[in-house]
Amino acid sequence: MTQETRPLSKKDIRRENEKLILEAAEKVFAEAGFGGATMQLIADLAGLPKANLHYYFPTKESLYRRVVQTIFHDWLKAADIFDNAPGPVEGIGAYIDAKMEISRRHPAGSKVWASEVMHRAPVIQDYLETTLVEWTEGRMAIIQRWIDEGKMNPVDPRHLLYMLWATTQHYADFGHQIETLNGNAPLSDSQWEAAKGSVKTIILTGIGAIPSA
Amino acid sequence: MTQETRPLSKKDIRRENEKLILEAAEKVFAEAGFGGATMQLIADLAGLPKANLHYYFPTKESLYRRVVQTIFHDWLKAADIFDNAPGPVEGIGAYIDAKMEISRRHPAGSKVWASEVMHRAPVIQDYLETTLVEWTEGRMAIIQRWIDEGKMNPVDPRHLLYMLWATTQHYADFGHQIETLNGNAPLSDSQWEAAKGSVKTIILTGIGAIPSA
DNA sequence: CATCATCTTGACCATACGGTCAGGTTGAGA
DNA sequence: TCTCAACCTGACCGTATGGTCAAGATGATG
Repeated sequence: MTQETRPLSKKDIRRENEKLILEAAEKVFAEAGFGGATMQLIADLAGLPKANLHYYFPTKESLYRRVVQTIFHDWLKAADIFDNAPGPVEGIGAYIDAKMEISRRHPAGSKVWASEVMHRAPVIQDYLETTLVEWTEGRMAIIQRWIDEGKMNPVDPRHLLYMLWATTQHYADFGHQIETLNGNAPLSDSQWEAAKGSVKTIILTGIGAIPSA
Repeated sequence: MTQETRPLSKKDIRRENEKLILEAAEKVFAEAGFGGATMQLIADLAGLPKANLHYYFPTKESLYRRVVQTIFHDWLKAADIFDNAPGPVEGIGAYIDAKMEISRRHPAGSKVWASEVMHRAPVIQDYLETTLVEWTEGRMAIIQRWIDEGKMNPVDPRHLLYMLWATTQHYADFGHQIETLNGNAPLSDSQWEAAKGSVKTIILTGIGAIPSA
């Protein structure tokens, strides 16, 4: 009945352990914030001795940095959909879907990101000033094009983007509040669908991309 | 040339010092989170010795609790406007204005609140389950009435409220990101007006309270 | 099989932090 | 003026935390 465990190669060990650590770290950083998180807690959750964490990540900050970078990467990737969409209904609709799905599947990541930005982005400020600025300008141009083509109302693209970020991430960052208001229960499948639908309907109607009911 | 300082009464001293401490604490908790904040930092910012903080607030947690309670109170108060409004344009419009103003004037408070909720509301969970639940149901009823009266589209009142919270608080909680995207400059008066206008236009249009442009 | 780089970990260390306390100062009240 | 409660604070303490290290275990390489 014993599980025959084949010895792992060194590469596999490294990959496996880094993954364990990063997953545990994301959760703990999300729950407790950078200051409240302890290496011991992360180690326990990862099922490794604390000293082993410091073998892979020399300092708490270096571990945190890796977590945040990963999240930032996913954050940007979620918007690929935006690019080749013919108009706002498809582009923004799909973007809302994608970001809502991230909020649902990876709430911890969203929280770490929110925390990082709230604390004035001590570790990813350089990314904000370069990558995020470029990214934002690119999407603003797309939205402006849709406006020029008469596919939506002339709203300020910048504030529309902020609204998209705010509304979608809210379901992760304030998930606890939402659960409490849902009778201390997590949203069901259909409730998530309703949430997505509400956000899409109000925003797409709000920018004149679909007719008002 | 010496400034003649009249001796303060004991009551004044207490009031004055508590105020100093609470203001400093709000800032430090907002910047660093509960775990990252230190009593020494708060003391320095308040201009008092650390031991004096412990005279007024026995523990770090008790100080934090007071900060969060104050914020929760303001949070609820912002929605009085909602109540006697004849319809969504006035009610929701004024609510957006009020919450945007809070985000502008008291970003630290908003951040502390966000942090508290993100960390599963360790100190105000009871308030969420009682006061906030009641409050939310009351506003949902008002929105539903407006819907029944044909003053707006039949959107889900719950998700509309979430959207209002998300969009307005975003300007405080993610203020740093917004500043970075604004060329590392805080929003000017006119930019704040533009932000308010965008949020109101999109949401009020989105719920069919005002016609699409 | 021998050698080596990589991985593992219990024990340890220095520091920083929340909190305490004793002794002193100062406004309030009689 | 005297007494007392409220206020103040430098010095101190126990603990928890991030980080180190040296000695051992384990897979890779030839």
